[in-house]
Amino acid sequence: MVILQPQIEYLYIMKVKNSRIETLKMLISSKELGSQEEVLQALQNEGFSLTQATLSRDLKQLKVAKAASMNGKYVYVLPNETMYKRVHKHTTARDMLETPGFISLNFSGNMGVIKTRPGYASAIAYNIDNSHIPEILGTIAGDDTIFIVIKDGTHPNEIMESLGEIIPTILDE
Amino acid sequence: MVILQPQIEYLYIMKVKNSRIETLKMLISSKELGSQEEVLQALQNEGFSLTQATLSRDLKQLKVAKAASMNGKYVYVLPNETMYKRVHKHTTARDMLETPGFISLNFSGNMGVIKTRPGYASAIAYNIDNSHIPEILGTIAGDDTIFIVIKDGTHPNEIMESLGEIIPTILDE
DNA sequence: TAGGAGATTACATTTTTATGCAAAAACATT
DNA sequence: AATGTTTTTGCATAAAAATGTAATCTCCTA
Repeated sequence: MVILQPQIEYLYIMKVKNSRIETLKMLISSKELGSQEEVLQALQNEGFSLTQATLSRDLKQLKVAKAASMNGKYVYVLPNETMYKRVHKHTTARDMLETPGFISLNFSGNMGVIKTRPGYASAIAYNIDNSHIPEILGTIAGDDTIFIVIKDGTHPNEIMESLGEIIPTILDE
Repeated sequence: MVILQPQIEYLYIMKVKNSRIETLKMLISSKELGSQEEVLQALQNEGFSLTQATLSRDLKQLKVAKAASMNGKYVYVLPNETMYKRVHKHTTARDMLETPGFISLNFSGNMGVIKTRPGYASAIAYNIDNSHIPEILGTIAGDDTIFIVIKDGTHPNEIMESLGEIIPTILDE
């Protein structure tokens, strides 16, 4: 009687793909590959047989990025720091869309500094002024920057909370 | 007789490119743009007029990368900050070798005040903003005066040195 | 102010990358 | 085994991105 071992075939195939992905990561992190054509070549040199289409999908799955390098060429890079930092930023960035123009808020001493997209400063400062937050003595807006003077002895957190009602995205950070 | 003012036109042109690059960074970090076509559209919505070819070169210069995102799309992402700052500082410092109009810089508490010749304040503040000195939270310029808010615990000397790359005349004194 | 060097850009085009679709393969279930 | 489901892939092609070239513009210098 013949006993079939489908799992083994499954593992084999999976291993082909897994190992291709692993090799791909290895190649990308160790060489400077500037196009999918080059990556494909490198993979084929390692004994894999695939087309550019499949490679493109592999790269998408791995979230590999293509970026310009210093020597004027392009290189594929693993989603190490680059990627994850971006991903993180994007969550905030996506939310940021809800409050157009707002970029950042920082405190130093008795002052707060809001950075905005160009041209948005006065609109946002206007909203802050009209909110009549008692801890805020006043604001001045340039084109993309707002200075806020806060009361002596006020903790930034209090201001943050109050401002959160005007600029919801502040609280996400 | 018509009097030409080439310098002003030059500054204008420069500003167009600089401001386009700045806007580009802003757009990329605040929105999820998945193709140059989309980025182009966003830039054009901001009032810039350019083609995909120019955008491609801008992106290359900025070392912006295109990476796959979690939702199965592609997004453009800025390079990591350290790398970016290095590149940026070099260009800025070189571009701004001569910064006319600067008069004085003084510190008080967490604030710095730059006096300039009439009309120069916003140009210098613009350069300061674009240098992305981390200790500077923000600036606001009037006509001949710039207010600078610096991070808590920062020594004026650190700021002086950083600013020296943007406004060399500071160090002469 | 004429001429040249260096930047910047658009146009046209090539090169590169992504994907719709169908086929094949791998499993799962009965 | 037979049949259905899910993955994976290649092919062909659409979509997107990069670039050679020439034109234009700014700035510099004699």
